[in-house]
Amino acid sequence: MSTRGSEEPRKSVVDRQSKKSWLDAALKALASGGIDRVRVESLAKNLGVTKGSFYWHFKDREQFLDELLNFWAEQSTQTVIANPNYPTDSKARVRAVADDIVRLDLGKMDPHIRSWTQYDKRRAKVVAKMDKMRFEFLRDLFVAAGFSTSGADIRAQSLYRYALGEQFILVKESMSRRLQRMQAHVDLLLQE
Amino acid sequence: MSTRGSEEPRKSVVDRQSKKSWLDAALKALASGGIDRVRVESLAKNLGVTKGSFYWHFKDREQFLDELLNFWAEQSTQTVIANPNYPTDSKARVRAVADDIVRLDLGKMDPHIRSWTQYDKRRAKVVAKMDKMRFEFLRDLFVAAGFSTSGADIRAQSLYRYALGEQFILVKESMSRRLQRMQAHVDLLLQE
DNA sequence: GCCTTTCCATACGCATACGTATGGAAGTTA
DNA sequence: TAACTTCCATACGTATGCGTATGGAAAGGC
Repeated sequence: MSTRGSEEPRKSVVDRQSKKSWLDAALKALASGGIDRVRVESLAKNLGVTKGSFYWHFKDREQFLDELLNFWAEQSTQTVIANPNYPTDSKARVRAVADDIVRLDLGKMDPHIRSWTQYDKRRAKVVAKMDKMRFEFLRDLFVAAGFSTSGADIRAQSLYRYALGEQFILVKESMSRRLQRMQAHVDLLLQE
Repeated sequence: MSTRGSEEPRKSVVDRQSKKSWLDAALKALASGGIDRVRVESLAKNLGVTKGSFYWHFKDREQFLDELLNFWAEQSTQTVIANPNYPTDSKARVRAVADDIVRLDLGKMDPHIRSWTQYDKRRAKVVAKMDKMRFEFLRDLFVAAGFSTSGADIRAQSLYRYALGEQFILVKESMSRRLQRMQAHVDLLLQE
């Protein structure tokens, strides 16, 4: 057995880079066709290396997929929430966030993730945690916009489901139409 | 080559039954873990037969998956739309349909379907057609409820996305809570 | 009673993919 | 420079899964 040590902090920069490159490639493969396209030898081919590298960095495919899920969760969290300079006006903030959700194609691989993890209880927990974080972020926006706890709750749930559904609908539409529709939906949510 | 004849109408009832049994098994497999669980030999094992049966009924896996997608589309269409005895009051109809969407777990395998077909243009068209049909069904409900064309449009889009998102959120919740939340959402949509 | 059609089993070849064993290159440390 | 660590290539065994070739059972037509 090699001393992989996926737990203790690694010192080699090359190692961290290489591990991340595997995960990056896996995310791309996942986005391009679901979890069954995330194959060790296929990724190796894309990266221009062999399986030897993979099995040095990771124990096996299962553990790799675990790391992949966490990797996705981290990236998603950062992109969604850690976004700066939104408007200060609370209602304008809601609109700006809604706009970003559509424009940045956030969660464009959510269907793949969810199709994959739906019947895997352990992994579903990771996604559920993501759902919770995203929702709470949206809910706080509506609270800041002056809605009651329950009012903000339902509006955030509605917006989040809208955002999710937006990614899954396969009817082709222009970005401007999608943005326009999202804003119309936010109009509905913001009226009181 | 055998005279399969998947085009001309078959006379044998056994054949139709057997074909349907393969598709039924495939739908179950699809729901239980995505398209990559729909495997010829795996399905054969579940059905208690061998691949010999499969390759008599179907040309190959690709054609089978095409039939599977159409099979899913037909079933979904019937369950969603061909539902009788809804209330006559137009707003009550909206509520009843929204209730059914949550309660019947319609589209519980939508994530699998969409993860599968997202980057397959030909198959995506089938799903897009489904989206269109479902949407128009909902839109007509809002039109009947007295909303303008554009008002009904945005509300139907909102409700459909909500319904889609509802299936994909992995946060565990009771059915009563989900129903309650859906009704709250419909409240938002129906006010004007 | 034969012949054809329908339907499926068996057996095979082949490709893909996982995981392991082993060697070796390049750098690091002593 | 010798030993050691890091990282990856090569080669192998095994499992799974697709598709085909072929045989055969069961049932109905003639």
